[in-house]
Amino acid sequence: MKKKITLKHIARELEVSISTVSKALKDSAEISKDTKEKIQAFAKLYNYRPNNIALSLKNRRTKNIGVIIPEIVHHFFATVIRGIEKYANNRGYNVIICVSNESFDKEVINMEMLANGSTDGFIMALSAETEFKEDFNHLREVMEQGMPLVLFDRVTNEIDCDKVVIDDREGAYSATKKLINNGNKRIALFTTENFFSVSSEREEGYKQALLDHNYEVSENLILKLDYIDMDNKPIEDFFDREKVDAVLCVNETFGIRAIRVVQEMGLKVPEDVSLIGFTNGFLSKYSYPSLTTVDQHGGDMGEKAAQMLIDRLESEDENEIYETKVLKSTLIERESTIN
Amino acid sequence: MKKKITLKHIARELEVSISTVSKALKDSAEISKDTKEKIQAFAKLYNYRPNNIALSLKNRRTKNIGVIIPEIVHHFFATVIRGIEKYANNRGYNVIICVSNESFDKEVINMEMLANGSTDGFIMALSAETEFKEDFNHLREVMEQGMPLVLFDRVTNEIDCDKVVIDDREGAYSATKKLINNGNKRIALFTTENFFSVSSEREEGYKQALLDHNYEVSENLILKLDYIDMDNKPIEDFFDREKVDAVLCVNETFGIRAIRVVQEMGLKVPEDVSLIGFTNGFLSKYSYPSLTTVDQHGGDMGEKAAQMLIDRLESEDENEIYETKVLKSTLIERESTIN
DNA sequence: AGAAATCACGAAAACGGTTTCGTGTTGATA
DNA sequence: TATCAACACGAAACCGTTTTCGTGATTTCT
Repeated sequence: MKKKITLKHIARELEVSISTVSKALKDSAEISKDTKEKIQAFAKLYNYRPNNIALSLKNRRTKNIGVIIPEIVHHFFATVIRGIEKYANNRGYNVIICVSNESFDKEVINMEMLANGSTDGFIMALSAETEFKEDFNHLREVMEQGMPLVLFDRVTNEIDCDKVVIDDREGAYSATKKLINNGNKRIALFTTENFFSVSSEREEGYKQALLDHNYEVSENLILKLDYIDMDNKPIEDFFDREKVDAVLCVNETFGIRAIRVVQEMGLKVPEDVSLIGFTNGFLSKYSYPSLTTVDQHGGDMGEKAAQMLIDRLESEDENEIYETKVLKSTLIERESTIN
Repeated sequence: MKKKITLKHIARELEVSISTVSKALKDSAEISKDTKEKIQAFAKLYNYRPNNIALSLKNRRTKNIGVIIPEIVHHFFATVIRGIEKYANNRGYNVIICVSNESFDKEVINMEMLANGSTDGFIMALSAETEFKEDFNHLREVMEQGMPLVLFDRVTNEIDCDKVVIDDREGAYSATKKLINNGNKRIALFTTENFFSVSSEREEGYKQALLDHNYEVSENLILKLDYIDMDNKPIEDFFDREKVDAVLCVNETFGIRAIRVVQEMGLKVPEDVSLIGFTNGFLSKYSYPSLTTVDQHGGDMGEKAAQMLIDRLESEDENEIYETKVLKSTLIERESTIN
């Protein structure tokens, strides 16, 4: 087994000091041309690479960024990670990912774990439980320790830090408006419990669009679905109970499930019922009919979050002014709405 | 800004030596009860946590495991990661994820980056380009440095290391057999280029099943699709050219796209054409009709890979005997095949 | 009382780098 | 020829831990 070579090995072998080796490899002017060439050649031959851990300890920066997301088997979060990865790698950072699995405790544990030296900063979306409990002390702690934090998508006003979100309200507003313009009369909303910041924003947008177009806002048309339970019964009951000709869904799966229920009731999409979802994932794209959806631009969001974090990490002065970047969502029109 | 507290701080504050603090916090018998209590109380008060980087340097182990996957916006790989995460976290390891984006160069760069101290070992699935080029020197290098490597799904015989795969051949065999038993006569295969280890395995299984049941194997019934290009034209052309009553697809998207094309041709699934895919993802589950599919058990695969890696990391003796764990795939019957 | 054992703690090395500062040797200058 | 830069390199501190070993003080034993 070929152990990794260190400065010490090179120094011993070439009978110079460790400092000389270190300087030679950095092409320091302090070292003579001959010595430098000798050392560099040797290092190259043995494929010397500095040990990241030692560098981290010395420099007090890891060049790692910690990402904590609620779930990874999820199109939107996966695209965000891809965006983060892409941007961070370009700027020489590694990405350490932890999954909170929507659990407050796991979020806290992961955060503490990473905060003890493993990363220079955090990018995260809050877990469902954290949004529900509204307990953000772990976020405050890392910020007090001087570790920058960027929240995305699932954010909170309680914490003053950089944030990246899409215009959830506006996205829901335009989607609803689209349905209205298409002539739909009774437009329902399928959403989750309100403790999700994004859901309540989207609900606001939906309601506002209705109001602005003199539609009545009825709580009867708002169906709150469990975000875990996959049973379609509540959806079927809803369609039995309420006669609607359009539904805005706050995510992709609700949209797909709604399509399915509508079809099973013998109704046609979009002729009888139009549907719009959120998250432009594979499901929306490949479903039959394909689902009109509000694209959240996860990749851009990830890139932007990474940029904000790294900029802050690398800026000299501590800027106490935090920014919230709002990305514009895009309505992707497909077959579940009338063109 | 509250900087992280170190042993040195505690030592200075309590006017003892760093060694005493360290020992006290480990409840060493060397230190008197009084001193220990004092130090422990102080550490608790200031929420002392040892610096992971320093520990890594000292112990020469990071408790990180590096995962390199070709793509993260991908149901199967995401489930594998979830499995790895779950298992690794339980055993006190962090997971560092890098995405090769199907590129050989990025795979190499990521690997070198992580190998210089960031991780104790690797779990990876080969990028498409790596499988195509058949250049595995980067894998050999990390192994020579004593870093354990576990390959999953996209593996190679060229490298002697632990592996986790599903019985791709067997999975394709049973799926094909299922179609045969259902009475289908002309069974096509939609696959990718052969350099993907999994695709060629699945092709073998498909052919073997046909042969074993006295079906003719015809290359005309095997359609090789590009794994990037999303254009359905080749599929349409195929159905125009060949009359088939069943298709086995080596992944989920091929399956979904095939359903779509079949439907657009005015044919019925599964009455006119039966379809089976691979990867039990959301698409299969939510498509209409839902897709019968071979479940690859990504989560189990991830857990198993993590277990193999960590076991090796923590075992005393260097065991030179490597294991290939073959997980059993499961056929999930849905609406795209006749029950 | 003197020797031995025990106790409680500190000094120092080590992990693998970077960096500041000191120093011996050389060559140029007055 | 004496003085002084410039040069080329090494020693040592430092990042935050752990751990071995040494040591002064107290206790125990003879």
